[in-house]
Amino acid sequence: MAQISLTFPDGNARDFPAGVTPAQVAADISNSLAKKAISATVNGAHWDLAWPIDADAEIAIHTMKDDAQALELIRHDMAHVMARAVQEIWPEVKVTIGPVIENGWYYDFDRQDPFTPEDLGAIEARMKEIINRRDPVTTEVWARDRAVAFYEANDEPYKVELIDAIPGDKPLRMYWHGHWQDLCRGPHLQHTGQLPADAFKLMSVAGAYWRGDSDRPMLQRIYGVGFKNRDDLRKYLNFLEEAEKRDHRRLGREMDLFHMQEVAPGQVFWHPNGWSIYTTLQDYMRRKQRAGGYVEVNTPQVVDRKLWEASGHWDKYQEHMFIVEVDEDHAREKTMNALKPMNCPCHVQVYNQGLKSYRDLPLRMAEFGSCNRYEPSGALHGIMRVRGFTQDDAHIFCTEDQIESECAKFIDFLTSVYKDLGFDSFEIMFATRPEKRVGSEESWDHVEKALEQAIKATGNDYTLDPGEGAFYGPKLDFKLTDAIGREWQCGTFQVDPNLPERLGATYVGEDGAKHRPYMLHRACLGSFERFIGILIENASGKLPFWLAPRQVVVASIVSDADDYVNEVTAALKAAGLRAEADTRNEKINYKVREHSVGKVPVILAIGQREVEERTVTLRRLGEKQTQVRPFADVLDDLAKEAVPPDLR
RNA sequence: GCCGCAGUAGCUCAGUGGUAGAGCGCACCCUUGGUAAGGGUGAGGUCGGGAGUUCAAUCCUCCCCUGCGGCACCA
Repeated sequence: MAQISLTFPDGNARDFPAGVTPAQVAADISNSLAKKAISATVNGAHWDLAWPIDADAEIAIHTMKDDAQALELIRHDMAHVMARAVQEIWPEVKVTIGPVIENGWYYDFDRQDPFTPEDLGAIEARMKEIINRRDPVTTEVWARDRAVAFYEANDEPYKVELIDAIPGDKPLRMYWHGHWQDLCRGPHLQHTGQLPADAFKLMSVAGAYWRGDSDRPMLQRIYGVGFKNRDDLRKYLNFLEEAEKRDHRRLGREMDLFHMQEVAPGQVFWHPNGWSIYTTLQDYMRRKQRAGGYVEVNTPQVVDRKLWEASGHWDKYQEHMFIVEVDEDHAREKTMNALKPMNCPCHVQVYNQGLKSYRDLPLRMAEFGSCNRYEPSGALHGIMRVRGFTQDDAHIFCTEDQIESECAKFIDFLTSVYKDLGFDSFEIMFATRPEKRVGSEESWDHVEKALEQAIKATGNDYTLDPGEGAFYGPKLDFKLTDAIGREWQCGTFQVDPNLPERLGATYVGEDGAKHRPYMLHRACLGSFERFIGILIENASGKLPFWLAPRQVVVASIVSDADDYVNEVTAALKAAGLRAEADTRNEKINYKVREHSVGKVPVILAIGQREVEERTVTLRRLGEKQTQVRPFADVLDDLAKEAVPPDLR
């Protein structure tokens, strides 16, 4: 029999007969490893212990200690166990697919009636039973015809469709535990008993389209989370609780920031506290942009459909636009308009006024542009996904040669903004030419290269996102990570030669001839509404001092201190701080609690002693300790602390 | 938009085929209290909207609206 050579992670190599399985290799090394082994990596591929190896290879045997592989196998097999449990309880249910996702898995079923929360309990109980049966897992490679015949006989149409979609040269793996089987590429654990019966939980039921296509049937999806042990599961459930506590909708109410109501779905009613955050952030961005060489403009909300037709948006996005028809008797002209869903066509109109010279480029035109989009009802989510929002939008008109330096400049700009706002790192996604696109290959080559060079010039890494660019040009998306590890795509940078073309933007070059500028769409925050939601959740409501809507509350302990409280408050306000006096007839305990819940960063408590000594007792949010200090000093410190980061 | 769930006082929620209740909040009174809820009294509800069944609907049925969890979407 032919021998093959297997190289282990420590560099040692040994010979085995061709067709040896990782299980046999493990057994050859030690009994205990054979027992503990769960899978292997063979030449970089995650490999089932039972799959034969036919040629020289690098091999690593995994145990439950290898998190990545262990979790992959656990979640994967959990999905199968769940599907088996469902079919054991309801044999008529049809199975479809069930992939591993972050923290767990889901499985989509075709079933007449949706699953209820009570059903989840029954399924969980059955899953535990199945795990305890310790059924061995086996995989078999079947011929395509046999598999199709099998699934047709079992009335599993979705599986037949899946097989049809698998390329002809790929082996079809049939996966069995006990009498239950599923089509699956593997790898798998050796038996279901290797699954931790106390470290998973079925979380929710939801509808999901078959193959993610809204024209196809709606299936019933069950989500589960699974870990190696009970502790990890508990940690994850705690994380979810923590995320819920940070929910901006809840904090928005508790901190009295904004509300939303039925008369304006998807739009924000900003309260004084929330609007304070908004304007503080906007003032900051305005200063940054001025310093960054942008000019600021403002353009109309209601714009004739002719412009949207010219820009191409009418064709593509009409469904998502708020249409405003002026068709009343009193109107002189009957027109059809749309609320602007974006600012770029209007910016081109500003650009097009007067003749532009190459000397005017790059022209960086910014607008805090209020936009309205008729988002599908199901997409709305607090202030994160709304129908009326304001972008920190800008368009840079430039020549092809300027793209690279403008891109690098923007990345630096964005880095500085994110840092000021408390996000130290972000990820760059580089989306390149999609299949359906306009423009010449040479132009794509050049522009993509310019973006890549620009990223490198700023010393950042990027993740390639092939084929995900806009039809008119490549783009960069910037994702920041929040305090509990969630990612948010906020910034964007898109190269667009198309819109200037459609809307007839030109500049006069050195040669005296007219040329077409490029347009770079860019944003840092995305929308103020969404970004403020992110800020709130990132900080758990405890916003940095300069952004906090109420920075200081001055609270009296006894009513004899009221005059001094008012005096202190007035002095704080005069120094530009957002301060409030609280002289209500309540105990200091009560006031401290209320303003702590309201996330006020600093409480100055004033009783008889402070009045006499011209001091204040300072208490910072989240700290139990207080400090008694002369008010003049405190005023000085707080005024410094309130300076926005760009002015320090 | 699709699937499921929900909508009762400002907020969080209980409740019943015979037109409603708690806690917090709010108002007033007592209390002047030293760092996360002092006490008392009181006001406050077209039970999301519309239609139907019924002697009678907040409750049952249907339609709509809005929200929530997903899916799809996100220029």
